[in-house]
Amino acid sequence: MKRKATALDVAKLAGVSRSAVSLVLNGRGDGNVALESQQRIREAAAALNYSPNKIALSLRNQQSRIIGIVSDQVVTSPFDGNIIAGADAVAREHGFVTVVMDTELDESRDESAVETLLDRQVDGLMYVTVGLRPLHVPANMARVPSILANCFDDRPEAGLPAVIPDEVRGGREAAEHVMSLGHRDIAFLAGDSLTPAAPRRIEGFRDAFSGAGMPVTQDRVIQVGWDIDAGFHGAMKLLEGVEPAARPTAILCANDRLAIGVVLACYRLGLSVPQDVSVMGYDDEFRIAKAMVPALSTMALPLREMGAAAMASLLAEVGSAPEGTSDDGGPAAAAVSGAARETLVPCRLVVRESTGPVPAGR
Amino acid sequence: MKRKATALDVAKLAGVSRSAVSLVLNGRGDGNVALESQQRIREAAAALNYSPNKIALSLRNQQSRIIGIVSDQVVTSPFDGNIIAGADAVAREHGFVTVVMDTELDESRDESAVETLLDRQVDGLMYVTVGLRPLHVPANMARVPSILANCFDDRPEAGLPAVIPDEVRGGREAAEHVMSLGHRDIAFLAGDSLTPAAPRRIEGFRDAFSGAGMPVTQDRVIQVGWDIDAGFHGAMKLLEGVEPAARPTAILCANDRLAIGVVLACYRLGLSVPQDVSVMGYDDEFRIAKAMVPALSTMALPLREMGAAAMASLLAEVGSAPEGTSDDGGPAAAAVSGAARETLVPCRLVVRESTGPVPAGR
DNA sequence: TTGAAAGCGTTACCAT
DNA sequence: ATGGTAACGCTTTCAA
Repeated sequence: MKRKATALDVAKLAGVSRSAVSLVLNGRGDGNVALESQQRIREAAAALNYSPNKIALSLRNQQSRIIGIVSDQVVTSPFDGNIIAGADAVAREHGFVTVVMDTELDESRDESAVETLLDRQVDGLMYVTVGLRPLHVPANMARVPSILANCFDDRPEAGLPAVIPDEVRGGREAAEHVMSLGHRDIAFLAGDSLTPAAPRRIEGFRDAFSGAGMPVTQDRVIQVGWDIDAGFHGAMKLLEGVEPAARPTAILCANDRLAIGVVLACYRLGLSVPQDVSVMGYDDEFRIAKAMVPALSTMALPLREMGAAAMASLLAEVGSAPEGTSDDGGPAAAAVSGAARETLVPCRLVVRESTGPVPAGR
Repeated sequence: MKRKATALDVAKLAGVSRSAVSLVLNGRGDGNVALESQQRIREAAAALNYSPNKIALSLRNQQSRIIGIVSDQVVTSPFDGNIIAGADAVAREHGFVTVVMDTELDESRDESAVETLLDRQVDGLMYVTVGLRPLHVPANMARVPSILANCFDDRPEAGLPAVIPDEVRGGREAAEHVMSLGHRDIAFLAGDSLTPAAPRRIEGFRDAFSGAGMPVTQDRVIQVGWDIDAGFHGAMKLLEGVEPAARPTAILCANDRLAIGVVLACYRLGLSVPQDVSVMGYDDEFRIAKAMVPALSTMALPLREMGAAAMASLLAEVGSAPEGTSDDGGPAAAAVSGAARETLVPCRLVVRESTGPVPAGR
């Protein structure tokens, strides 16, 4: 296979001009080019395995049908990759391709990543983060239609639309789930406040209590961090050496890794899950939550949906939906708050085996 | 900020011709352009915030200083993202940028992903996979310098260079680590044979036994899968209801998730780790191995190094190292087997708290 | 030392 | 209906 055929090659082979080739191959042949020529052109193109040079196209048309995705660390960290998967799927449906650049959490690379993408004439830009977080959007992002997924810019002037999970609702529904199983003494192991996710989930947790007309047990909410060991030690503090009647009967965790630590602690103390204490995760992490022993009840983050909703909305702004299906504006359940242009996507309760009825007598 | 400045804008502002601008800005000004003009050109460029249009450059030069990375699922899965991080770091050092496309494990998208990248004039291509695996390289990859990271093509005709971890050595050194702690009855929970990683690690495990002049205890090697529950049930089979003297004193796992399951089982059975049984993982998974309770001894996969070595080697083939540091051929420890052009990168033993001396009397 | 012109591969306009 | 030509932004060669 040698150098690729150009439109000129096709034109020569078909015995016509370059313009004719262009017209025909772009569907604007009828009424402009003789039917017989059209036929010859198509044959020639097929014979030469011709496809237009995308670089030349971009230069000419000032657009590329490429959406650039810049991520803080979703490529290189284990988390949230499905946002990109969801975004990519929608882009492909509409005849766009996505191209990803990861800054590995180095904000000084933000601008240059965006610049590189812009240099390549991307038609739109999406910024994706691991974990919900506030962000200072790179200034040059404003040069093309752009959107934020799993992050938001709280400076009023930088009003980029954002698609984020409904964390407070997630926290509330998690609490409501164990409440519906009869639990009243519920603890919440809540990550830290470095990400807004934890405070929002705590807020939902509190909402559930007020909603149930129950007092919010202040000291049952502890912020310990996000990893297995944090969950372990947090649970130990809650359970070790305390008499059964004073133990929380359910422990909600701000992610699945904490839940692993909690289960570890329970087993170490000879406690059964969920017979003695119910444990709930958050995130529904791939091959973690489902594979745990016992399989973790959890609040699934709507990663794919977020990516898909963000891309659908971005593409609508980019305009031109020539190749894809009609876009009717994303998931029906999503709510948009007018001013800030934030789309909240609901989390999904997943009930497995780590939560059960409250122990008798509690 | 309106439309970007072009070379013509700079030329006009400096009162010279486009060619002069090009010459000066590409360092070929001396001896061709009057010093005074050079100065004016540089000032004009700075004033207009000029940078050459990359698309036009690519079209003109038939190259882009972009390396395309196609991944089977490293973006969208939680694993092995550091291969890309390592590759990207090296590329950036040399003035290249990387652009990633993930096929989400859909092999029918391989060709078109490569095609898209090729259309964009990438100067080189890297195929990266999650977990060591054989692969049928997309045919069109051969059109530019290419390399495989964490995968290999075993068809003799498709001789692309590959950078992979030295799994058999990893398996051997893992076994040797616990042997050095006095363990003799060692079990190996070994994933499955869907990936060549497990068989190779098993081979290394066996090598360690022959090396120590010990009989290979056949029934101590069990292939159970890769997830927490598999580790849990595997360990249960090994430990539950068997008298202490008949228990393996160390359990090696083919990944860290299995090790979590094993520890879970130990705790459930009232066994301590590492006092009663030593447990070892594999992979050194980010925020898993280190965060476990106890922190997992493990065999770290050299992900970053693999990505870096692969990129260094690819860039050497692409040629032209104008902007970066000199490349001296990757990690010193890597071994290249001439014919197949496979580079084996050694894993790294990480000793933490889950392995300890063999219990007294065993 | 400088500038004009060709060419990279397209598409779109405008005479023919 | 057709094909020539300009334009996208750049680099490079060649003549002045």
